[in-house]
Amino acid sequence: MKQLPKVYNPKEVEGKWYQFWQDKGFFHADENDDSRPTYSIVIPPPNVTGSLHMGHALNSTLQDILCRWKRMEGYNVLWMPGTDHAGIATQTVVERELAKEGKSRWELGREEFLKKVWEWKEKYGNYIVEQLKRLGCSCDWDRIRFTMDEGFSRAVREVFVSLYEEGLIYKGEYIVNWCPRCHTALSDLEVEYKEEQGSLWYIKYPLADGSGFITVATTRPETMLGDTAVAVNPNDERYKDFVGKKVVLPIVGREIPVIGDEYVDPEFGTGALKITPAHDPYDFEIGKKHGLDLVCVMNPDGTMNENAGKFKGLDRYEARKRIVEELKSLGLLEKVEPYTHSVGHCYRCDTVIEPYVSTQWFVKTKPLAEPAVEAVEKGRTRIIPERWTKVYFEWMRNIRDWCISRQIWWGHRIPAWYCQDCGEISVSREDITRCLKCGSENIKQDEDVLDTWFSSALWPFGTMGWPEKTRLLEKFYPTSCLVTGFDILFFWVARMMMMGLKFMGDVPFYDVYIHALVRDEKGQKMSKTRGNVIDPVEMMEEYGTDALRFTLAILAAQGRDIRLSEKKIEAYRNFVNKIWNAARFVFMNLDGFEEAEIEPERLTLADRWILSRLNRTVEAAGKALEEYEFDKYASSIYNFTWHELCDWYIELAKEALYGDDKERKALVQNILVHIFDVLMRLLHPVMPFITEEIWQALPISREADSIMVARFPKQNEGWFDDEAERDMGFIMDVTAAIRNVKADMGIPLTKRVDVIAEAKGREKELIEGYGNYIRALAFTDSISVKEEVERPSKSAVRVVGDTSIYIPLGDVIDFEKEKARLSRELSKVEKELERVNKKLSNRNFLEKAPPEVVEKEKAIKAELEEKRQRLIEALRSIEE
RNA sequence: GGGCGAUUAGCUCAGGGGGAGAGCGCUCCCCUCACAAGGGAGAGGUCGGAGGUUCAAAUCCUCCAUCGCCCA
Repeated sequence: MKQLPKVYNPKEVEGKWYQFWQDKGFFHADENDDSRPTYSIVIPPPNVTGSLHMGHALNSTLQDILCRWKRMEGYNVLWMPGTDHAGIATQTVVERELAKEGKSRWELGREEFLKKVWEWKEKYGNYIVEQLKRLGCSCDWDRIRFTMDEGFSRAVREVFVSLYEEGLIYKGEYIVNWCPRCHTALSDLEVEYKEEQGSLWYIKYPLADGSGFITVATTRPETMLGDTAVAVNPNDERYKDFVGKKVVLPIVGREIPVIGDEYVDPEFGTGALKITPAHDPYDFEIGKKHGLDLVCVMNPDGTMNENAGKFKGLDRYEARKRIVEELKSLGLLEKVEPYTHSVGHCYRCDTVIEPYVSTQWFVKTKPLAEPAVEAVEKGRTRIIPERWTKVYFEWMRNIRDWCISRQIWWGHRIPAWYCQDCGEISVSREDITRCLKCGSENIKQDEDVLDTWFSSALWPFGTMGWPEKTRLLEKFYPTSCLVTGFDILFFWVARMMMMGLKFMGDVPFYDVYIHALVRDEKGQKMSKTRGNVIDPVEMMEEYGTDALRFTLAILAAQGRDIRLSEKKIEAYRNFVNKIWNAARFVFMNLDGFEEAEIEPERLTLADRWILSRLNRTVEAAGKALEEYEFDKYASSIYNFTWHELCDWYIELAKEALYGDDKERKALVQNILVHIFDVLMRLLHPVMPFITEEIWQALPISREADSIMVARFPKQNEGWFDDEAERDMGFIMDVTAAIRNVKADMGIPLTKRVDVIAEAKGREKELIEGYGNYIRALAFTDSISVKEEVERPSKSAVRVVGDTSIYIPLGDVIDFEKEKARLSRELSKVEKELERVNKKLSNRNFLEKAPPEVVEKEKAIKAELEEKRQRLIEALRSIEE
């Protein structure tokens, strides 16, 4: 019989089996196999710049659990892997590299720069893929995709052009979120608002006719240089007469009108608002409405431009300082108040966003959002946990047009060409050299690239070969499930919904499982700057991959963030070790093993009990997986393995395994092997490595070469055994009571003691019938059972159910301790009785509560009274 | 300002109308022939507060408090 080494060595085992699975092609989905139902997941493509962090580890573990589980259930599983080109993020990384050599992308030029980025991608882009393999992910690596690969780019083109042709993509001059550092426009989603302590400056604008001032309040005095109006609420009594007059813009000297607009909140500041259409989104709207000029005073890098006059070239914050100083010296600064407001920051580099007027490309989202809302309303796509549907609806119903052009180089270049001769914009699926209208060769392609999320939105079908009508699409689209974090619900999930419905005519996925964020043990987000990052690769190195995966799974309760600490991983590493040692025990006791059917009629109580418990575990674990309750799936297996199999059954099995009864021994061997067979299968989705290692060593006939393609366990109704569970429960309670006496009296557990039990009926039969269990588990000597016993002197007493357990201890007994123990128990019982009696004496309860509940309370009462009686007797005999 | 979530043992969290649970930590005992990364036994909670519904509330409803998140 193959024996297992004393210590489980994850490193050896993991590499070996992952290689085996890959060599056997088990990860590969077969698009030509029509014999099995399909199951598909597309991975949320990690950024090529990335290295595996705990969020990826969680996300990927959950997906792998689902995929491995479904594969074992007989599905044709496709887990589509890939990476995202991550425009801004990747470009930033490469620019930083260049900066180390003292170069900028502008010096290199577009083409050279892109070459560098591709080089970088080839060199480092696979890093995270290797880490996913290390984590055991069973992705179909033969099909790995990249959002900038050729086929995918074709999909992006196709989508862009058809949306343009339909009028759902348009170009226009609008105010957008601009990151002065990244030097690009951003979508509304890519701006993170943070509360910041700022100031509210009150500035006096003199009326042109010299009749006084209007005071405006602003948080951004530097933009005053671009003011083209002052607005007041037309219903505001204070300012009614000012509407139509002109004010002179301080410092600049330009005359601008005072306009009336309902939008102005009379309560805010002074009730008069400076209007800077080029630098504030609301002002932009007002400006459009009133036909105001746009005066842009800044450069794309956040410095002031020529319109700022003498402030030209200054950084926006320096300009702010200078302008405030100047206003002060002019006597036009009325006052400054501290003011907390929320300020937009770039989600990539945290620079303060500048609202900026520029010409950009947009997607008209309303027509796309409607079907996406409907699909969820009708349950075509289900979001789990359910509460996220509300968030999804909220956003989708208030969706705004999506700015998709980015002024960077790394990404899908916008397929639009401008004719220098006739001014036509040609948008084309193929690269063109001539204007589509006038045929001129004097054309230039748009410099901008698309938002990375524009391409990610196509991920579920773009990866499967769209726009070709592929076999893969036909079989695996819509995908079965998407597993992702709530942080990209809008960025990604919502947009995939829109694009999937638009271009595939169906939802991209049936289920969306939204998992938690992984935080540190104090509940803080993990970040490099905080220095609280737990590196998954380090953890795999230290504790093994299975331990890390199991930890993440058991902590993945729906609707709550995960607080991870190394200690928790260590604790579940111990569980992995426990499994290993339990398996070792089995292998050490398999001499002469012959595989045989387990015949129900030959089973003992313990056998029936453990098989029933195993079945309940199979049932609970399976049900949990169906409902994406990964924590319950993991914990049900944990509890069974540790606290039923190891704590009780294996201990009891020793009698048979070490004994002379060959038939009994053979049966127990078969039960243990069976349990391990089932348990390893059950555990495999979350602990792929150790389960394969143990399962392969089991001396059983198998239906598959690998546990990963073996059948997932189903509960067998025939093995459920309520009676066995009840009876075994009683034996376990008796055992615990005896152990408790020993612990209380300072007697080593293994020191044998005699037991005299006063019991009747079923309990008497059980003690008589299963004294051997008690002997083995509680280290007793003789056990005698009678209906009535004379209490032996100098003995401890415990009451279990209706049974009194006496343990004669001679002089070892500590009567004080014994008394204290019994009194404590008595008062507990009395408290309980009080509660039950109160209930049972309540007429309303007797009349209105369901009869079975009343019966149950009555039974509890009877039991408690019996126990109380026995405790009182025990106490009395001590006092004698 | 609108919305969502959380509040249960020292810590981390399950539970979700009818006898308060787990893991970790803590205390005591034990290197017993699978496992000290282990075994045995314990201590520890008026389930955030106040109302309400109900025969019955940790659980359902309302309000409040504190913390967190999303959106404006």
